[in-house]
Amino acid sequence: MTALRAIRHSSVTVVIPEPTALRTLQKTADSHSNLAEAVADRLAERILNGELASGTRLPAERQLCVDFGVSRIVVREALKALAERGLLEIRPGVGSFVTALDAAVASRHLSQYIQHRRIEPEHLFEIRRLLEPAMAAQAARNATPEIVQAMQVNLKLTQSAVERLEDSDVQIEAFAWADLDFHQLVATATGNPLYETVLSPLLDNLLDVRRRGVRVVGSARQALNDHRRIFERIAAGDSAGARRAMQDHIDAVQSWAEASLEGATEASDAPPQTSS
Amino acid sequence: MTALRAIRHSSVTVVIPEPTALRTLQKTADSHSNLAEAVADRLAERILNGELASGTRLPAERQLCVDFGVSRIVVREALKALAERGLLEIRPGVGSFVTALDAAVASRHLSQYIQHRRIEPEHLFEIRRLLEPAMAAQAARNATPEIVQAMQVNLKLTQSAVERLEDSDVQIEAFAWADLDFHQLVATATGNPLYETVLSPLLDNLLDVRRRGVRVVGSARQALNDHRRIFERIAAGDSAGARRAMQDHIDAVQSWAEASLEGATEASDAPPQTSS
DNA sequence: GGGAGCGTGTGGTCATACCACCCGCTGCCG
DNA sequence: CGGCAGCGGGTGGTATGACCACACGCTCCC
Repeated sequence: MTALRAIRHSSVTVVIPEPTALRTLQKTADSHSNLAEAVADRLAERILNGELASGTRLPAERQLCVDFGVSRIVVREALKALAERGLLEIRPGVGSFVTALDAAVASRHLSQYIQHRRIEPEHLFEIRRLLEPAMAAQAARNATPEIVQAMQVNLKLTQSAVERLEDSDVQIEAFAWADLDFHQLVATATGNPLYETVLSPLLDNLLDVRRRGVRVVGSARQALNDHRRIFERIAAGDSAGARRAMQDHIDAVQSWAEASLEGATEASDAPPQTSS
Repeated sequence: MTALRAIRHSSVTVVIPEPTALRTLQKTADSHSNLAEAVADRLAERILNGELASGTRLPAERQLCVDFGVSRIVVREALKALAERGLLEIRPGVGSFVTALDAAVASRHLSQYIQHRRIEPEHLFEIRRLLEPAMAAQAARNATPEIVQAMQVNLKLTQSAVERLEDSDVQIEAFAWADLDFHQLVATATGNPLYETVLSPLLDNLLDVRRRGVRVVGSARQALNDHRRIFERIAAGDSAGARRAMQDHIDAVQSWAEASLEGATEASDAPPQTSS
């Protein structure tokens, strides 16, 4: 019964002071129709304004119940909603932890939406052709040493994946991810975080394309070379050169993608099945 | 197969045949750790592949329980998750209804993310200047009569809002929305659905800017004129002209935005908190 | 000293009950 | 005869209390 047992633990834990007045507040100030949403918003606010830093562990569900003065159902739905938003991660048997917001998670829904709409590859490349060369050009102007280093690391990873492509499908996967990562890094290098944000949902829909491209056309090595050329121009601060290099790369990728699609014209009944 | 009990009811309702084997399936085929997610995925799949059309009403929660062979908790969490994804709308006391996927809802999380990151207006306009003129140019090439008509309607709405701006804040709101809608329509007019998708989360973060712009700088009438000019070029199929018109418009908007920001230097209540 | 085992805490699930609300039906009343 | 008040069943929203499976730390035995 000594509930006040000191909360040891290495991981950061927090106290959520709450005078149980939530149920009352809802009627007065809050505009939400249901409690769960209200609780979720309360927590979201504290997470977003930094009060609950990333990595922090939330109180247990049963504790949050008494903190907010609501039932566990409500708390669970609130946590679930926040997890869905990418604000926290729920680890069964352990607890709920605040996660760092990142563009990839935030754009998950949008990615799914794009995927569902079954965008024509042509449309995808059209917008990439508009965005990415411009991004590369700006990256050449603004890239920081840290980003340059990150890109070097990425190129090394890509290379090792390319060299062992025949070993297993795992390497194909590694290559596809590293490939997309490179483009994401270029976006980051621009210094304008919105580029990252905008590009992310688009790239998410390219994983399949890359996988097929590698398998059917064997374009991995060529892609690595393209990336290297882009990287060099960016690292050298050659804006125009970076733009051109990226343009050429995207043209090449598109032609590979088209080739790989032609090579796989059958299997239209159930090709995807990309459950992870 | 006896579960095929016909469901009456006037409103569109569906039967969810399910041999209660979900709990078993989870152990075998499904990779999900929790039932709610499994149920959500089952439903999401049926919604996304069109089996459950938009507007359809799902069986009651208590019915879904027996359909899936799980408790109401699980069903509720699944529905809640789907609602969060924008796949359905839960109306208390009535039921859950499948909603049409739309880019705006799908990009909600991304919009929130952008908002939280407190993007510099400069960054926002940088990417708009890259995207929107190109979009306008393509819209001039691809606009369908329907879109042209929709844009005309939009311009009328904008005009009526502009003429009554002094009447109330409601009109300011109406103008701001119509303004953003116009830009969205240009994206739609390109014929490439990805433009809409990409632009949507960006525009969401412009509402405040527009509101301030109208109040502080009184730029509404000028914006309307700009929009008219852009519309004319698009309707005339003048690609280069549309691009130029949009370019000018965005330049103007940016200068208004900067002016309105200078005029409102109060903003000391919420310190930046920009993590990078 | 190290590994097996136990105990406690956590999220995951269940069953049941009650509430507030929406809506269609019914029947009273004008 | 027509309109509207009232009732009742259905629906989602919430509360409770009870288990379960699992993770983790601690202890105890080898």
